[in-house]
Amino acid sequence: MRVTIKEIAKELGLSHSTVSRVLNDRQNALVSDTTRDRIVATAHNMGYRPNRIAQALKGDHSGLIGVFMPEGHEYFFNEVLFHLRRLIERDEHELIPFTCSDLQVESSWLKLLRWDLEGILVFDYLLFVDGLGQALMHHRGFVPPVVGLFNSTSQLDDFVAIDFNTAMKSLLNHFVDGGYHRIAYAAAPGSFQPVEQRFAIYSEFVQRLAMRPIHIHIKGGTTLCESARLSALSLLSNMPELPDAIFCQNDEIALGVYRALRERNVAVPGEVAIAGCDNIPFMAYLDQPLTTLTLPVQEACKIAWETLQHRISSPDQPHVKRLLEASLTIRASSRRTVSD
Amino acid sequence: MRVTIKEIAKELGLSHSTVSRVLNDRQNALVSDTTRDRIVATAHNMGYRPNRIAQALKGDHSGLIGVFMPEGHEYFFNEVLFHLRRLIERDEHELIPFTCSDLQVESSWLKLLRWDLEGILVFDYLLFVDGLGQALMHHRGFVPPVVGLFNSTSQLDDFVAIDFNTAMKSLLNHFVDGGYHRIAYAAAPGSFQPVEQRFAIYSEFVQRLAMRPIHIHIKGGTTLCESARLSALSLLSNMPELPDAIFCQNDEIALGVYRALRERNVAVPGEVAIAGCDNIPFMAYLDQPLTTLTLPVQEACKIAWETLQHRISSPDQPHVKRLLEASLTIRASSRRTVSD
DNA sequence: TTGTAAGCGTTATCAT
DNA sequence: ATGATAACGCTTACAA
Repeated sequence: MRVTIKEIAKELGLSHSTVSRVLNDRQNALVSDTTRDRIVATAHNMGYRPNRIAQALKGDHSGLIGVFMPEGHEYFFNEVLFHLRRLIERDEHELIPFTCSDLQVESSWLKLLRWDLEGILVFDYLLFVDGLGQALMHHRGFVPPVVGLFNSTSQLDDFVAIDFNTAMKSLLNHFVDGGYHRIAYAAAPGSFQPVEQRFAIYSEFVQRLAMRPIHIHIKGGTTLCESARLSALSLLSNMPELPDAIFCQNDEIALGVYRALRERNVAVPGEVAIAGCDNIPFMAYLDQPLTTLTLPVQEACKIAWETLQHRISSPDQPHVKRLLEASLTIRASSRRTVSD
Repeated sequence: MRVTIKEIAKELGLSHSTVSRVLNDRQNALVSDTTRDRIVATAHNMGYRPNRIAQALKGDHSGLIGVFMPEGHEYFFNEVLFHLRRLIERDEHELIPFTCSDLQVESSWLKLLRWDLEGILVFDYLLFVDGLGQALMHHRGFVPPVVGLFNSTSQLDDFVAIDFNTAMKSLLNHFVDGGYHRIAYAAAPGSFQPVEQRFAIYSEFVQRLAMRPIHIHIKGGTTLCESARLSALSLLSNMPELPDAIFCQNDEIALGVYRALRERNVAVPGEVAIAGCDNIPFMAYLDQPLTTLTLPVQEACKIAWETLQHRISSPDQPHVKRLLEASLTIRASSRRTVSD
């Protein structure tokens, strides 16, 4: 069925350990050039391919890195996955993604732990909302090194996350400078909490300037965009006085809100300014390109992987809790001066 | 380090095969209730988790399904991956995605073949462009069952693909009915070939109506959107007479083209109508929501997985070459009557 | 009802 | 320079 080193050995009247030695090509392999050539040739002829599973089982170094992430097709996750994969494969490891729905975080986590992973990268910003994260890490039995990604309040020992402080304040000031004073915060219901940095900054800012906080809860709908659109439409129907600027917790929400406003002929940014977060590529292509907070995704991935590698090779180093700054990307959707 | 059945066995003074029997819970497992309970309890206490790698190595049934797909973060792929994963996990298998860049298809394919996969699903529509596909399948050594996805000219024995015939003709007629007569086809350079069904239909249609074919080659740029935008901008500068309708081979291209037109104050659909393909969710949220060809993605995934399962369990069944019809989703970007 | 032993495909440590 | 053997963790006949 599958060509193994044993078959190659039998074919040549050698032992399978000799074959293994040659094929792994350790430079100190003491094999005569003739046998080496014979082995390489027959391996090629027979279509030999080393069995990754057996290699991983064998031992100390499976070469497998798990990535634990929310299921769903939001663009951001896949962008991150893309970068992580490049980095990890460059270093001769393999990335295996494991997804989990909101409802089955624990069973998905256990599924992941069944693999012989050398290390795990976790998108924990969704997982910690309900305190599940701690539980995850405290399972009995061995858990390989874990590095968190994109949760600045992570309870993991090691994480790389984003500091929105500067960018978020810049954005709010940018709104105010543009003459916007009824600034709303749009997000999924679970996000209106002090642990959510962007929300905390917003709350404090609004309070300091004696503005009234406006919370837009995004819920219902099939996709996040559609949720946002529907929530915004209902807002437009029911709210006596509209906000004149809306910060949306991510670009998908911003897109839905944008669409709702356009459907009701509300000018963007003329009547209402919009900003999103994540800077997913599509958003620059709208009629009014979207102002957004840009995350140093690539750098975050790089540091997370480096951190994980260190933790794997030397488990007792001090914890790494790294924050990278987001930056403000201003586009037309929030510029007062741009004609609509 | 890692808790194994042997340790559980030692702990209880049993043999590891008894432990295995209990933990696998074969219904015909003949074990006394007392030992069973003891084993289950200690397994839980010790934090035992079966080793997926060892299970897969053991034998006949690894439970692993590979998905071979182009790297990059285009939305469509991840939507497909999402559906496939749901289906495959529902049937107690695990999906492992393998990505490949355009330049390293072969080495990526070999990497995939090193895993003990029970079956493989291949996005082959990119791979066959340069005839590499055949080569891939003709490697020496064992290759598990393979089912192709989304390439109607696949050279694989089994595939599930999309028939654009009806939808594409409807779209072209829709353009003509709207009074558009200079219809362009925008795609990556490799796609202007007769094997590309949509292009073939376009070519024939244009010829039949004695219209002049207009080919817009999308190239350069970092992302597909940006390529499209730049290509369209250069077109706008250089072409004496613009097309009045543009079919784009996918929605990302359509978005870039849309943006370019808006930047140059070309009215959509007033002066130029646009349509895309794939119906990725974001496109319904533009100022002028995008007309597009909608693929029955979910159904295609379902049938592909069923086909693969059949092929795995009974390798000698007749080939399955299944075509599913795309449909036309008309939105504002191509409606003549909509005010701009 | 439970234990023994072989085997999956590797790699690595010993002998020879 | 090469071969025999054990080990990774598991499943599964077969033996007791």
